[in-house]
Amino acid sequence: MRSHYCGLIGQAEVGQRVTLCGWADARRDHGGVVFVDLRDHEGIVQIVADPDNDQVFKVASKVGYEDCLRVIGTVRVRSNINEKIPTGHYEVVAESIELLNAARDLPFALHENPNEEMRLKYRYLDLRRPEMQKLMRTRIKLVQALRRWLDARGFQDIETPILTKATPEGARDYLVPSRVHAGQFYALPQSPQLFKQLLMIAGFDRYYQIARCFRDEDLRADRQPEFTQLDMEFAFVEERDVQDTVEAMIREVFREVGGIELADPFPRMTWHEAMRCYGSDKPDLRIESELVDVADAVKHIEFKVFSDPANDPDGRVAALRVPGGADLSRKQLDGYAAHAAKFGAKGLVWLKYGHDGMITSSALKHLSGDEGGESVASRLIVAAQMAQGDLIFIGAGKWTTVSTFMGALRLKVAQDRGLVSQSWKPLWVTDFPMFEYDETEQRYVALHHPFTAPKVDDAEALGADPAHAVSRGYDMVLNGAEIGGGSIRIHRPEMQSAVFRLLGIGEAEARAKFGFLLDALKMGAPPHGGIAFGIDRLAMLIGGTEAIRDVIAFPKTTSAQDLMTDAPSPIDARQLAELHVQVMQRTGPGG
RNA sequence: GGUGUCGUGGUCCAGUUGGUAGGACGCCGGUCUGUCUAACCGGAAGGCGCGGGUUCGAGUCCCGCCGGCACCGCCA
Repeated sequence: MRSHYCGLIGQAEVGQRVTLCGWADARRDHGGVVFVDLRDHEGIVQIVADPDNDQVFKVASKVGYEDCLRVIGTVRVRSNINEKIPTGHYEVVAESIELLNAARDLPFALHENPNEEMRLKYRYLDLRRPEMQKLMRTRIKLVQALRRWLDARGFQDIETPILTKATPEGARDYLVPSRVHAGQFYALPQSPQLFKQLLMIAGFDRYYQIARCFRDEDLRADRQPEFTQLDMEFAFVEERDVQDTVEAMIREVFREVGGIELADPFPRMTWHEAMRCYGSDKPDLRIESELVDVADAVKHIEFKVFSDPANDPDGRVAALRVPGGADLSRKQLDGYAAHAAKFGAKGLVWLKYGHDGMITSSALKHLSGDEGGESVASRLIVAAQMAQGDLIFIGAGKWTTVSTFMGALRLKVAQDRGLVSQSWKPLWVTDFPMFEYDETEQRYVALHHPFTAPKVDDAEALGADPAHAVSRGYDMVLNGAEIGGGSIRIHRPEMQSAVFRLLGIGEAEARAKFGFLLDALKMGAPPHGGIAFGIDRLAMLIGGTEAIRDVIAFPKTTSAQDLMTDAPSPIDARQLAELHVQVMQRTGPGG
């Protein structure tokens, strides 16, 4: 049906008769001569219809945007070159133009920049756009490169069930009712976590899978209800075995797919260090600034907002320096306070060190008091290493809260003031806390997941001080995004039971939900560990886009709907009955 | 669950202190042998997401709902 691709016409084809298929990207009709830009997935080439050929000329004059065409013609060098396209030196003189299928009543033209709603509803048109073709191809290349790397090293690609068992911990499950077992449900996997551990126990040694995962939680710019992980697991390994291997993989794949050079080796930092310096467990190291502890400067002042946390072992008083920030307006400062508030700040103090040496602050009267001949404000200026013209934000309160909102502020300020460098900054974050206390549930929850091994080997020691237990988990972070996370797993049944107990999962529940794992751990389970990478996020980073939707062919909206197919949708009564499912009446307006 | 923001011809947007809708692109018709999302001339096309309310009068103000997007909660 065709001999060449439009976008690949070049010197080699000059003088040749070619047959091209594609879509009409544009028509330029001069009355006497007609140009049609024919586009396929490789690019665009110009078709010329001369009036000498009556048949061709007639068809060409009527070509519309996005008509699907087959063109036969001869390639020649153009008299006036178009530098904007790779094929700009050549054109195809048509001897036949066949309208394979007309395009009518398009909801939008491809170059029109329609809004997201339109793009999602007519995704097949949106995907025709070269930008989308390019992003999707980046993703394809990424997956190919990863597979090639893994296959060459003996990793074994094994599929795991999509219809599986609901888990009590973690995200909300997507459920699938069982027809055969009335009232019972499968769950779609949040990740193949337990299966890959069982594969290690089964002796497969090194496993990987490009696995679809499902989590029924609210969406974000970088989160979809179904997403793809490169899931990996290794037997007989410790942290560095896993980390060094996948670090080399990521470095090579980024070079190959994106032409991106990543540091060798990646810098490493503990979770605590990351929180202290950057207020985040996934610090963006493209931004130079760090949080500075200034508790020492305010320990003895009367201003309790500062002095109380400064003297509390679980408290923190931290400053963020904004170079040249003295020019920030009152309105901008209020904006930053509001931003910090979203992340839990009860208030945000600012202090300006003017170009003229004048100190102004939102809490000046509390900070101007002398102590040993030196004002608190000047001590803050020294502590935060301020220069004239700088500003600092100061946050005070609980250590984790302060770190978090000051970290959020650091990102926001850097983005607003153009302080995010054009660079690639990977790192490992290690030594995560094992547990986190959930106030609403009044119990500990696993920070990573319940199968992550603690650093201590002894279950009793773990139980003695769970709040300070450190895990053998690790995250790979790139430019402020968590691209991969994993851990060394628990491989001894006593430890696994102890962790379940600490999480408030009783003996009976552990048996019912994870009995198969506990049994397997008793049958010679090898030490093992692994990691999973977010394929979508990797594709976003390499592709240079902010929205996960841009790297998924058919994504869902923030309310988890598919605007093209209109899923989810009601199910008829017969189908429901077969599944033993009854739909509850919606309450409230519109119900 | 919450906050913010947007919703106006097919598409993207503008619509001042409330006075009865406007532009660009596209579309339709016409002119034109070298353009680059050709150019030029002419034309058609919406009652402003939906439902209430205030008002003599509502894209413009108020209330509720729906939808897109971003964020908080949530995402082991």
